[in-house]
Amino acid sequence: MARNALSFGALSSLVGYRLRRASGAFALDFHDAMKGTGMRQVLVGILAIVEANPRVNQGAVGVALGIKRANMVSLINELVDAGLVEREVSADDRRAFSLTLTGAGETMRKNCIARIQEHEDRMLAALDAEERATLLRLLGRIEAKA
Amino acid sequence: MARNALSFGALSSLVGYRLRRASGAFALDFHDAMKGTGMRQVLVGILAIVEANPRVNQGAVGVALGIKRANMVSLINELVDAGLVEREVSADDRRAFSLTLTGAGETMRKNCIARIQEHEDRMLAALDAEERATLLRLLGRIEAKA
DNA sequence: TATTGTTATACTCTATAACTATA
DNA sequence: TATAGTTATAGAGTATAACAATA
Repeated sequence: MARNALSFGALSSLVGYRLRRASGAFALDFHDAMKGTGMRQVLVGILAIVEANPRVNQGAVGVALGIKRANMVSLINELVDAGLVEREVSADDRRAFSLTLTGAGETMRKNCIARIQEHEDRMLAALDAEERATLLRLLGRIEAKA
Repeated sequence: MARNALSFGALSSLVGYRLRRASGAFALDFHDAMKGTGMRQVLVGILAIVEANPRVNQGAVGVALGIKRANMVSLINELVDAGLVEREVSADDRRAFSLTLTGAGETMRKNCIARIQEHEDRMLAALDAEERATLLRLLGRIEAKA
């Protein structure tokens, strides 16, 4: 009956398992942090990429974030319908769309990033600045592998 | 057109984002590593917990792994149907089930853990032993928060 | 021919609410 | 009345295949 804490067996020494749990915990708190904005992790990711790369192609954003082309469509539709992103036919390639943040999009992005900073501080409260930097660096090296 | 690598903007310094990507990369390679076994991350997690806690209650496994009761049902059904887990009415509480690995379940668990060790070595190739330990420790402290 | 975006679709994971049988 | 497990269902997230317009 779970009166005592259970042993995690082989799981406790697996980085992949801890990664999964930590990522899940972050996702949950992220969801709370976005309450009222209508934004989700993926959408904020897109806003961040578009802000940092004005006139970026829709497909390129998907590649950068690991989102399949087919799934980008409705995501971009959401952002355009919300007035956060402007979608124009690309000058060089009439098949493609170039994306840029609107004023409202940039306001939303800044608002979300501020909320996310608080969220990260909350989640990483047990880690000092050096440990956070180490974690970021180690995670970055994993991602580079994939 | 993504000719050049894009800037990740505010994303690059967010632990949550890196966590999400790293966790996704692990999940993908994990999936490959399990090819042919019929196992998934959650199922191996359950096998590990049940092995480490014989006669453990179904609900307790869910709590430990962060799986909702409603979602445990079909997962345990899968494992019972595959002959990997034995489900008995608990002696102390006839509402509850106690779970134990079968011989086949223990064989499967060992097989999976061996594959997972290779998978972790693959994913963490860029990190030495000390860095892996650091990563595990830092991730553990995040999880404790949630 | 190949590529960009699109549509349709399907499968997994996760979440909630209402039910049953025991306690 | 509370709890363990169950059922049904709904929402994200992610995957593939086939299509139109353009390169």
